[in-house]
Amino acid sequence: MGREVSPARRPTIREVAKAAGVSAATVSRVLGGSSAVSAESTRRVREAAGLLGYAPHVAARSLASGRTHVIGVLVPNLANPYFYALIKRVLHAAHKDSYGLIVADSDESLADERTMGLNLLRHADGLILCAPRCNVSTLDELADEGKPVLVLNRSIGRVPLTTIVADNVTAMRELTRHVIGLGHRRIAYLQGPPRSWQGKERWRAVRGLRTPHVEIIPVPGGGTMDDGYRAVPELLATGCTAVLAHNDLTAVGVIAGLSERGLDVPGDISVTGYDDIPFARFMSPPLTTVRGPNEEAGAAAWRAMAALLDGAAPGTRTQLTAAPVIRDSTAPPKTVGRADAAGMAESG
Amino acid sequence: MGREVSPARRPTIREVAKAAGVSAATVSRVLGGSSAVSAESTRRVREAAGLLGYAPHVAARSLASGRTHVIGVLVPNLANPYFYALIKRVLHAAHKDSYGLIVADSDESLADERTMGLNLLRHADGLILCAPRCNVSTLDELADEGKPVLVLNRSIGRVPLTTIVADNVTAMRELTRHVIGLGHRRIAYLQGPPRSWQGKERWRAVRGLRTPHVEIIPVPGGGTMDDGYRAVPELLATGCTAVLAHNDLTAVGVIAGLSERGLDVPGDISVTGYDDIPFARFMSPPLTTVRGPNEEAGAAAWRAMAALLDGAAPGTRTQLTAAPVIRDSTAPPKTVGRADAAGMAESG
DNA sequence: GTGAAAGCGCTAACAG
DNA sequence: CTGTTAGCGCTTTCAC
Repeated sequence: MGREVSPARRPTIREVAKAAGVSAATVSRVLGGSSAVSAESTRRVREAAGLLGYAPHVAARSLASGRTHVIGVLVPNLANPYFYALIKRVLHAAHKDSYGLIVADSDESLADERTMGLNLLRHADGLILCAPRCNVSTLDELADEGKPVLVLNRSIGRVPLTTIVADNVTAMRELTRHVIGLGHRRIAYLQGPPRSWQGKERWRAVRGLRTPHVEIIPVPGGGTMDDGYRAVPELLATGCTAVLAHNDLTAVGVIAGLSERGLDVPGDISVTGYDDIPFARFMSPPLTTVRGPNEEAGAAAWRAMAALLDGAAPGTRTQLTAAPVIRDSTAPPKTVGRADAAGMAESG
Repeated sequence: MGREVSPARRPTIREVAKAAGVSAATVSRVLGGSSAVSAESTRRVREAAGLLGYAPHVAARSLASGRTHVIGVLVPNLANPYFYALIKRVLHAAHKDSYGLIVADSDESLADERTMGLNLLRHADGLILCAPRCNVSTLDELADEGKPVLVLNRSIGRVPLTTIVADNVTAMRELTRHVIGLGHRRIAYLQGPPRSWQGKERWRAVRGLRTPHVEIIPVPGGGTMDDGYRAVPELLATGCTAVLAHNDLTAVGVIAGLSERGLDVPGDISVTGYDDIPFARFMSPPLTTVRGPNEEAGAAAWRAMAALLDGAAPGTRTQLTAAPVIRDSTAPPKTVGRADAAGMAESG
């Protein structure tokens, strides 16, 4: 009803050409936006294409042109809202430039990261790697495919790879100082996934922060809520009054485990996260965490990819800044005088 | 180091053929797994391909074969962990059958749903629509493209579309009965996104549950945490002692808003969600919700898609069941005697 | 069981 | 500014 009869076969560029009274090449030029075509031809091609409901065959187009107009994005774990937040902007930016994005989830597997990366590269004109866990050799194996590769959220030493990273060391330090400023003297640090570069960075930041009379105890963790939840006994065993979790997800797990044991956050123990996932501000207590420049990073990533696609030299490094967001999951420890703690909290 | 020099150009099937001493057609047959090829030829082709690091050119392959070996998946909102959970299984199943999945997020926009669906269909051999918001005419416009289209989590009346849905009406009723059983007599129902079919279904389930002395008041809501948070004043205005939120995300928002006002959940007000996102069991209080058969639905979806791809007739309808998960966000209302409430809660 | 040949639908020189 | 001519790399009849 009112709907056109669907053609058994989709119209080809040649049919459009015939209908418009021009050659296939001209149709291609009009639709591809390339070189100059007379206004009249353009109009007729547009009209004919519209009438026939023509849409270019993507496979044919990429076979002929050598470009797919698609970019691959690989993330370690889409279940983490953080990664979604990170790529959301890229998605929109790419769409605006009429590029498609295909996103894949390596599920924290090193092997899959390689395989999926390689595979994405076969479908796409370029690849954006979010916080890749793989080692450098895999990274340049990917780069050696001859297509633009861009790394988000991890900086690479020697390889001339384009990278975009937030300065997490500074942010993590500020967060730690906030906790120390509240008066905590015995702090547990719940580590991230074993292979996470971000995890190493954050731990480096915390560890480097030598402060008299403050002890920071590392505890093996992971990247998921479950990892945080399971780490609670060990965390408690440290006798800490605050725990710095690798990210928001693990912080959530920690808080859940603590609550289950009747411990109050931040009354009994303070907990911090990292990432500021949407959930962080809605949980109870709202989570003290670090907000990264996700939007800017996404925008920068697309800009860099567009440049690379345009033939720009790789190796650009963009550095952005992140900052703590203090909410209600952190407070002075029970044993410390309020006045003192409050005073220290305000400083810095 | 130890890494092979990357070839400027990727090897073609003809080069593999030459190296193996066979024709391109034979290579194609071996790699495509089709028809019978002698063991010897097979071995030599495999070897040559391995040596040259050959990988088929996907665009050329789909141009020639007419198939892309890719399936499109469209979800209304990837920021909702529920959708990720729903498609995760599909992702794995597809991968196992060496199909690629490209997932797109329509961001709750009807227009984008159409455009993106159409676009996915141009890149893929089939399309899986998760809880599409679009109207039926768009749905069959998509189906009319001549490729398999499958709808997850929404059942369609007249169109002979393959669908897979969970019986949410029953689950929602059970959840509501649980709340009523606890003794609540004035219950607010926080509605879902305007165009959500699931939302309509759930509300239908609740509304149809006529119970003497129980009043259920609908309040406009949405699908995000923010939507839930913003609805709190209106929810409170109803004077309810329990709120049934459209989904977990909105429930989280409601609980956050309630806490901010010093109200305790479930002490002052009980709150339920829907979906059982991973977060639900880790929040405080752990959320009473409904767990859908996500895994089964995902598996069924892939099975159905594989059948469709194989030429099976569309129109299959698969129905699965969902069930409430009672946690700690629901309790008897303050004004009701505990014994009575407990008694009712156990019944049904 | 295997090869030769003919395109799939499009883009990109190259002439005009 | 526009048409003609070649393929892009692969699959797929069709003979042998």
